[in-house]
Amino acid sequence: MGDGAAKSSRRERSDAVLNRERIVETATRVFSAQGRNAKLDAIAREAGVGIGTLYRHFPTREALFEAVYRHEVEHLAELAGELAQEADPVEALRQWLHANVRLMATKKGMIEAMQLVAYGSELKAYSFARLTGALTPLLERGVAAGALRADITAEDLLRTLVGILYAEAGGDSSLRILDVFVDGLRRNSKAPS
Amino acid sequence: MGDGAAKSSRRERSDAVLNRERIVETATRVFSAQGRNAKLDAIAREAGVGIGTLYRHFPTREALFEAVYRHEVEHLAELAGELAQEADPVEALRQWLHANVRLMATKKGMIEAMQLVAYGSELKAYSFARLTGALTPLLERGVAAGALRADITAEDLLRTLVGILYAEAGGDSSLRILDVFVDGLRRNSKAPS
DNA sequence: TACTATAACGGAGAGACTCTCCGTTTAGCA
DNA sequence: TGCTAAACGGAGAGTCTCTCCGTTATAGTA
Repeated sequence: MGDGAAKSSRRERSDAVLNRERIVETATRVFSAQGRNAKLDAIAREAGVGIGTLYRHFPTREALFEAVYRHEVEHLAELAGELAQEADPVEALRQWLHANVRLMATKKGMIEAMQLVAYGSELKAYSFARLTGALTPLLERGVAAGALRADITAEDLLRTLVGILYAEAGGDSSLRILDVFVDGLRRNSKAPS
Repeated sequence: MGDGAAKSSRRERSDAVLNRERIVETATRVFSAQGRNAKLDAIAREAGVGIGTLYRHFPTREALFEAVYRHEVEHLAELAGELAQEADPVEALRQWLHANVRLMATKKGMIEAMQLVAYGSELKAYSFARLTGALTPLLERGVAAGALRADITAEDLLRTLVGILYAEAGGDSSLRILDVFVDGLRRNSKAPS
């Protein structure tokens, strides 16, 4: 799971690190805009590196997808961490969920690329675990504050989110549905079962 | 949505129909085995047609995916129809659900191809409607016979199925989970809520 | 700072795959 | 049986992928 290599003795060269980051960032942008078939040499050019460099870091197109995917997951996990500072815990949760929707909406072309890497891979399990881990504190804070019901786990929430995103795939309706769902999570909502 | 064209006056040529069918069948097999990157000229060769013929019928790789997809959906819908003859309605339902799992398991390589066409397209809505329509009689028969609870719709069932397939993606565990679910659908199961 | 060993860079070019174009063939109709 | 529109096939041009290796830059050392 580690990215930066420490193959033998010498420290990894700084330009290598820089180039890898540049490539991933550029790839994120380009795939979002043009979809999974974006030309790799165009990405290399736009990132200001040679095509050889791109291929050394990411031997296959899929490897590049995967890097981009991890990057996005990391981003969402960090966001969850930041939102834990937010005053209102329910609002924090809502914002995080919305951020997920927005990510999907903004990066339309990326979804098709994502689905491919994610399918059946170890990566899917990893991302799920990573996001679950990031989400749990957010939930627990709400529960501790008495603002959220206690019988919903991060797993449940994440699965629901995926379901909504999958079914809807864009449009504000996802946001509305999520808001309804969040309202349902409030402790003072109608008692279930 | 129509496949066979009736562009102007003359009837569609029989060899055209035959070739189109042959191509879709071959493509189904090849994509299943080799995944979405299978070479199109190999498919043409194996189907016994020229590459030009393949491209006339399916101008893009995606068009071919889509044809294969519709083909599979049709297959499942027909199967539901046949199973409506089955004596035990609950068993019929169970068999249909299992057929879905088996389809996914057998055609591993196809799933990645499918996901691509399905995403956000009119096709997704169409398949959902088609399968819902095919599934509803199966359910209603069970309800009418007093063997199935009445508060689950075909939509609910299909969504659950998709969820299970998505989360698991192969292995017997999907089958086991489905069986549990089907047991839950029986009228004589523990009363809910 | 200067030097050396080594890792990373860049891009030309070979190879693979896609897709079009058009001369040839064939099915439908009278 | 002959005519015509439609379909066929595949050569070849164009595009994209990916490797290979001479060149360049960095980390470590004296």
